[in-house]
Amino acid sequence: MPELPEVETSRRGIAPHLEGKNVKGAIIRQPRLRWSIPSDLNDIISGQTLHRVKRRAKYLLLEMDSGHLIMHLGMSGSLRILPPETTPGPHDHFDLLVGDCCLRLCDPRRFGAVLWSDQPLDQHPLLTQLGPEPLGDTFTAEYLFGCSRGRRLAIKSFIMNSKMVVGVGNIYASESLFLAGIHPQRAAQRISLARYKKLVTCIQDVLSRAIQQGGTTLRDFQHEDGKPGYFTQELLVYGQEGKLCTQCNNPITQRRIGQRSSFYCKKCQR
DNA sequence: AAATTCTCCTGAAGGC
DNA sequence: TGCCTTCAGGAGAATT
Repeated sequence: MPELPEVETSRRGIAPHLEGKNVKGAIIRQPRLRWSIPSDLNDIISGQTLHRVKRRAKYLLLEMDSGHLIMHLGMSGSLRILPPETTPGPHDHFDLLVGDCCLRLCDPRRFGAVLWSDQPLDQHPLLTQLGPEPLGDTFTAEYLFGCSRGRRLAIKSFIMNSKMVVGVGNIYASESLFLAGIHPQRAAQRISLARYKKLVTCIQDVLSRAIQQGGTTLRDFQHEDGKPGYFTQELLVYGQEGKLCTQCNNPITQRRIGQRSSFYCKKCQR
């Protein structure tokens, strides 16, 4: 389930293979992802130079001469760098041919996206509503505390809302709240500024460490070279129901919050 | 305005 | 062995 660390890991992995290279074309095997891949994409991008591989939230942005290719990994997407002649598997829906290599998108559940934008990115409807980057300067406790006034929803749902802060998905939301000692069901407006300071630090800490470990591999995620991420072994609560809390030895609880399965320690998190 | 529910999709896992 | 049901989830859209 790609969250910010997995997308950033993918970005860092693919960028050296793509930046400054000539775009040879695109192969669409299955256009029906979350939105349809534009059928004229090959004509648009062939011959352009791919200048830079950027990231905003969980979107990968491949900057070319006349616009950007926007890619999203959904929940089961992964990218590989392969020789162009490599035989595609059943879920290899899209190839971008760049220089001498092939950027291949595999996405079994097809919640991902491949789109083209020739407008300035800050005007793109998918990007305009996004909150601050969690590892950027504008993501502060004061900001989050301010947003939370009058909001009664669970803090876990609150920090997973991309209008508040981007890139915090189901795994890292549970992990951050555990590290901060905050119960995931607690109403966002009933958390003090001091506790938001702790939370912001914990979100940044867990995301940074996950990037260092190359992300979390649970099922589908893999690096551009096919290797897994190693943060999986550092997960303290996510998927750990029944196991003992590393802080107090009480069993980890699992329950659904806002349609998402959530993991926490009843004793450590209030 | 805020909060909740629905929707897309496939594979894994559990029940009988 | 096999068929059925349930669950997993990113996030925009629709609904309450």
